[in-house]
This record gives sequence, structure tokens and C-alpha cells, in this order.
Amino acid sequence: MAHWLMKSEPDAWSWEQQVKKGAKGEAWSGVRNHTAKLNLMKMKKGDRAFFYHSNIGKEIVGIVHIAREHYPDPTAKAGDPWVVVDVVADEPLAKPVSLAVIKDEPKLKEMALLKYSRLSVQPVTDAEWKLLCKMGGVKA
DNA sequence: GCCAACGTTGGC
DNA sequence: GCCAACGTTGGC
Repeated sequence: MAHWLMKSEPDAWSWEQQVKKGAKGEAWSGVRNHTAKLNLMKMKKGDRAFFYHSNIGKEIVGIVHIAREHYPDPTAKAGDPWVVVDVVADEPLAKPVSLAVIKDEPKLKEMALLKYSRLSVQPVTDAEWKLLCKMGGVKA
């Protein structure tokens, strides 16, 4: 099972808002980058992803899972290639993992978060996932 | 098809 | 508020 990291500016869509949606979840809309779109299309139902607050907070705050695989983004123009997946909040990190802490951890030097800082939907390797869960105080 | 100009993202 | 990275657009 693959793991992911999804970024959102808390001003636009925060972890708290995601949690309020409960088991119903919410469409992850607004992705307008082809690399990010390809990652959305690779996601399988049940895959888990970190929820990262960009710009404000700059930390991984929670874990979500994919409740519905990709379908056309309802916020895009008809005929556009953009897609969404539905995500459901699972649990918050006991201890949010900040960007600064990630930068300080040599084992996480290769994370897409650091290498492709503008990519909003990105893969996380199994090793990175396990370590980040440990750092965040949750079970992998 | 190249490349300069411009817009957006996101860290600082 | 600034700036680097980088994707997109448009003139040639």
C-alpha cells in the first residue's frame, strides 16, 4: 500500500475542517499541476496520506486515507484534465512534525517535500512513513 | 522550437 | 514583504 503527503494552506482548507467532515470526507479539489494530478491518479482506496499545513504552521498535522479514487474535479472547467480524490481524516499526530524538524533529520533528506517544495501531492516512501509516524507519536 | 516575461507556490 | 523555484504563455 502506497503512502502520500498532501499539502494544504490552513487558510484555504485546514486539518480542523477536514476532521469536521468526519467519515463522509471531502474532495481534494484545486490541484492544477500535472505532476500532482498524476499522483492523485495513482492513489488507491485505502492508501494513507499525511496532511501537511503549508505556509502557516509548516508541519504534518494528521493522517487521512483515500476514501474514493480519482474522478473529475467538480471545480474545474468541463473538459479539463484535473481530478480529485475523496479523503477522510483518520487521526491527528500526537506531536506534529514540523518542516524544520524534517530538515534536521538526515534520513529525511531525500523527501519530495524538501526536493520538490512546490509539489502539493507527493509520494512518501515506506521508510519515511514509518519514521515520520514514530516522530509524530502514532502507529505506522 | 526557443526563450523572455509573467504568475504562482511556499519558505523565510 | 521578499525571493527562489518552476510552470505556463506568447512572441518570434
